[in-house]
Amino acid sequence: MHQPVNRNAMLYIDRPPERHRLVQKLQSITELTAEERQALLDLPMTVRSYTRGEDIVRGGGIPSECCLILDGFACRYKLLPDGRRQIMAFHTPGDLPDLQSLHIQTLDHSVGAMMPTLAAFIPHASMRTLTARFPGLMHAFWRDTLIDAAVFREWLIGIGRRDAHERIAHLICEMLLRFRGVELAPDNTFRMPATQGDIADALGLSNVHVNRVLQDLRRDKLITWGNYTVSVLKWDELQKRALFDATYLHQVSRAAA
Amino acid sequence: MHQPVNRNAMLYIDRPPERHRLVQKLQSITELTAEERQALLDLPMTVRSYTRGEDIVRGGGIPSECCLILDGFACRYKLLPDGRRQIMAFHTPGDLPDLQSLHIQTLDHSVGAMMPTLAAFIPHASMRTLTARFPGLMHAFWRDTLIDAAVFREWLIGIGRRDAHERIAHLICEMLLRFRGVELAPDNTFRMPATQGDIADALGLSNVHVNRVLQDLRRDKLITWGNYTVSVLKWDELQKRALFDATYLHQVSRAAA
DNA sequence: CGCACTTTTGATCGATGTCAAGTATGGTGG
DNA sequence: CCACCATACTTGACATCGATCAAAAGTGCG
Repeated sequence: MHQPVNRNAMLYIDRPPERHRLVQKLQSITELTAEERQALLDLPMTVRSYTRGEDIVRGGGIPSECCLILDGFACRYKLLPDGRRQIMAFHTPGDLPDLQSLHIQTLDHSVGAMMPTLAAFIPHASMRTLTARFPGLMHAFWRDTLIDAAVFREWLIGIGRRDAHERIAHLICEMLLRFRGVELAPDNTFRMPATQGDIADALGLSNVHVNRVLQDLRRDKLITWGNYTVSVLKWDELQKRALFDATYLHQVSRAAA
Repeated sequence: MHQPVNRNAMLYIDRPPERHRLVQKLQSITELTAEERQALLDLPMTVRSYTRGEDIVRGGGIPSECCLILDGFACRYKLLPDGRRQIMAFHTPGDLPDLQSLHIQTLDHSVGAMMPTLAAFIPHASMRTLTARFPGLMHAFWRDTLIDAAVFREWLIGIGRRDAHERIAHLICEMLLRFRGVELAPDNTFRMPATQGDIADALGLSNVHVNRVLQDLRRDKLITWGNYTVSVLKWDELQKRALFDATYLHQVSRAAA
């Protein structure tokens, strides 16, 4: 996350197959017409690949493109001057982590890859043309940024008023539902390519404490967590322990447990 | 904050004088044309007044109006089942705390008054007409929600990775700049109608600890805090202690200290 | 004047951080 | 295919920030 922004490894694919994830993601939070779906698939994009620790977008800059996660796993984070790191969001395929750059000049945080990740870049101009032509998509994007904010608020509650066990359980609940939204959580199992240190930086804890809490959750057979793969074994009890209420995700359809 | 939503005390004013605060607020984050300013002033709104502790908007509902703070002071908060409260934002005159309800059905948190507060309600339909007619205003509103999200992220960092002294100093820095944006902080002094318990719920601390930290800041002559009025005496040093960087507020013009 | 709320103070406790060492684990090059 | 290295995970001992509890002292308001 502290190395120079990706240099080589740049390949130009006009229509990467993972592109449909954007459609899928938007459909998980709103309704789309066939034309809108097609317009999304037709967006011009430049694709680059990143490895763990690389910055996909560097904070402080003035971006001229929006970034779309096609495959892999990314996070938004910010560093304090003395190196403390706060991860503010995890991003799964289909997410547009810096959509805000369309309307806010300087990016106030960075986006980093947490595993080998494929990211597409869409020129702001194309986004503006698209939203001008399809008001439905403009609303979809606006809605997406609003849900983004809702997730931040929920994290705020978590870090501010939940204890370590509740926080970690809550994060697992959230990730499970979000992965389900893009059909990446068959069998209540999903890839969670974050180290315990990453989780700690996301939840305002120390890596050591994250480790201990995870051991508790595993001992109680609520989850499995290993090899960057999480399985939720007892969804109801996990939700209860997390004080989890999915309203804030504002998903239009949510597969039942 | 736990009493029934305001019942009586409802007065219908077509053009309350405080209405210009909305223009002022939007101008602090974007440029407006004369027509856009006029259109904002012409918005139909119903005005109600609230006292400390009353809910202006109740979470869980499906609002059909947007709420605008005309005068006073409000906060957005959410309660955990066991009564723990997290305040997620403070709102000053000119703010639209539930603008998101335009695009997200159910409101996932509440808005409460922290002092006698005047709030105006603008029907969603009017907002939609307005934004359809003035794309510039649509962008202004979108931008506002994005800045909202940026502030949440900054709070996230604060609660997650700053210690109590940094958090409190940071909050004071933020409030000062935001009040300046609507010209409510002459002489680096502003009204902060929050009890120490409120501050604690906003920053993820206990009221006792907030008290002790405030005493430190006063002892060091960085601020004055009393009678719900805050004066910043040593802006530079306060910023330093808070590790404060105003970028995230995305204000277009920021009066110098 | 009294009540409700807030601020302040002191004493104690506990969740979580820090430090340090040891143990997997996976990738790389020889 | 193995040895090695870097990274991540695990464990234990100990430190500390901030929570909790309780009570006193202000403050404002009817």
